Amino acid sequence: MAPQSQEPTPHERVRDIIAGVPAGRVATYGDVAAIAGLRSPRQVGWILREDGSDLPWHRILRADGTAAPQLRTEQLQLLRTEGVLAQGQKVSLRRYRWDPDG
DNA sequence: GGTGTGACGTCGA
DNA sequence: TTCGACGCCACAC
Repeated sequence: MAPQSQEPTPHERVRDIIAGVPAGRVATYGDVAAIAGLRSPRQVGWILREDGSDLPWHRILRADGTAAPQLRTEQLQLLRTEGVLAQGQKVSLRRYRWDPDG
């Protein structure tokens, strides 16, 4: 048996994880998916698209530091206000990547 | 019920 | 380094 009522759904975990990313830091879809227990990072994108309006979605980037074309402009603009500067259309994950362990 | 789509990741050339 | 193709899972129609 699996008493799901004792555990948050992956959907809620994703929201909680993203909400826990501090300003000035960024995370990747793959990281969020792994922490949330999801098997596919696409689910993170899907959740954000449907229910991410009240989350710091701009702190979530692809594995290479880029964002989706239709969001890239606003994404980088919001990050810039938090002190995250991008080189062209790519953010230096090595510099801004959020480490949940530290 | 099956099909198409998507805010992704990884591998090979 | 860049590009294309495939895999992956949940949701809308």
